[in-house]
Amino acid sequence: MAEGDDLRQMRLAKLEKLRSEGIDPYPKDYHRTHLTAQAIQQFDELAGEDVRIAGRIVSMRILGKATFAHIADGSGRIQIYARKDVLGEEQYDDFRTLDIGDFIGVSGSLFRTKAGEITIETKGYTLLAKSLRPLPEKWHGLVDVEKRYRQRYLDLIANPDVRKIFEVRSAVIEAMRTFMRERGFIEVETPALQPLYGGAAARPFETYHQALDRTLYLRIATELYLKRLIVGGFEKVFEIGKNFRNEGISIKHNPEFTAMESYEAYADYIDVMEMVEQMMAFMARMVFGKEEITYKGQTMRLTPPWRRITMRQAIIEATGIDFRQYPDQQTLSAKMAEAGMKFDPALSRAKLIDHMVSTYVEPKLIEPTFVMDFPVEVSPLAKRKTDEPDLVERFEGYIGGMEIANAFTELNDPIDQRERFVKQLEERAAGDEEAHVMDEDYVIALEHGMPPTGGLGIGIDRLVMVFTDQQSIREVILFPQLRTRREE
RNA sequence: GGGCCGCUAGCUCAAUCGGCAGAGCAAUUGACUCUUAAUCAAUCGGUUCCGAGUUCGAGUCUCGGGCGGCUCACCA
Repeated sequence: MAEGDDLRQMRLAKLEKLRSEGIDPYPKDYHRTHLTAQAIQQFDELAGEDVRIAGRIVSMRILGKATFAHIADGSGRIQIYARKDVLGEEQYDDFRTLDIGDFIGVSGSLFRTKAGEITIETKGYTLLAKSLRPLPEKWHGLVDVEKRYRQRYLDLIANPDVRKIFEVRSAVIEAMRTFMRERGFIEVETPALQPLYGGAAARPFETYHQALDRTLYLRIATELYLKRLIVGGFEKVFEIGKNFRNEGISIKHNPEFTAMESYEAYADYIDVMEMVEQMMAFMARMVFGKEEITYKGQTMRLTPPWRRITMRQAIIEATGIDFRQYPDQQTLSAKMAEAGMKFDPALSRAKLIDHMVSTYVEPKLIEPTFVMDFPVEVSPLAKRKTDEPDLVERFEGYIGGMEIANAFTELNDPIDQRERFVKQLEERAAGDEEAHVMDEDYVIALEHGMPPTGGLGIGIDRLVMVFTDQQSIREVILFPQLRTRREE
């Protein structure tokens, strides 16, 4: 039998003993008067007064007839001090049988120890929940990455920094909501289960609805539904929610991820750009109190205006290649090969350009930067530039080399939109599994008329990575997707 | 999916060239009424991820499998 089981057996025995003594090891509630952090903060007013706190025993030092322990709650931790001559022999002996990991409620008065630590002199305590399994080790905490993700609760108990990441994540999302609401956007919810998926280039998860006897897809984006709302007369909408993409898992990809998408009537991508830089600065201010963040050791100011560069110019700067001089796939791929670049020669011209951006441009975009004007082929939902119809009015926003925003002037010409879908279908037939499918229902919506609209998508997980200085998306998702262990 | 690396006590980690599988913390017992990585003494705790193989002998070498990390491809 493993040690863990031994320990569990011993604690189960303690549990039974408590029950036999008429003590409920899992009582219903306990009314506390203070959080541990409040008790410490308000020590000057509370010294000598009785307080009631509750939390988990995280350390214990038994010195014969006196015992010190630390109790942790959501706000922090506080030391408690229990003495035999205060509690009485019976209660004190019971106290000594408590285990690290147990939840207790403690009442007593606040004082300061010789070492200067604010402490509760325990006058009474109540067991609130018995623990049966040991907590991670106190010195090194929990470092086994797999265990940290699979049993995130242990990670949160053992590693305060991890807890902090998720507090920041919550604050970032709240700041984003506040920003959007203050700008007059209303928050909406659109279907996650969709009869047709669209709004991004990705493979979907498929599922099946029994009663309707039909295949449904988990959404890969909220885009097409949100734009139907613009058709319907809402002029500023946004949605924060999960998207699902049936693709590989990596340091930057989780199969389900959170995105914020917004659409604003009578705005174009330049307006959206202005909004994004305002939003980022606002969020940093709300979360950190300044318009600055540190990522990978570099401190960056998010204060508007951000650097703006066209994709064409960015590629010229990074590689010396001006794709406009190579108007077809053959000439461009020949030039790229000549420059010694490695790439899949079967890629279309647009995807070659995309390849150069992600390989040579993105890693250099440390300072907040907008890359503008993308090839029309990789942007089937964006409006063409009037003077350069092979490009669209689209930008991506980068911080620290990480793409955090994607936006464009929305294509509201239903004729052009239908043609773009047809083009996507051709690419799909040619083997591109991520090309869009035809969404007739969406085109019909556009045919009823959609005002000029600026749209935006922000990957919240990646944004939180930048805001919390994390290199892996798994560190900002509480329960990242992992392979399930095969049962023996 | 490909490549590289990892998996040893509940946790964090050792183990020389292939030669008795160890430490700290946790746990158990005892001492101890201001400790805080409490201290002191003693004790318990192992399918070395799983399965084969080579060998007198495998944590260590070989093969297969599982899980994880990084990386490449794809994507946000």
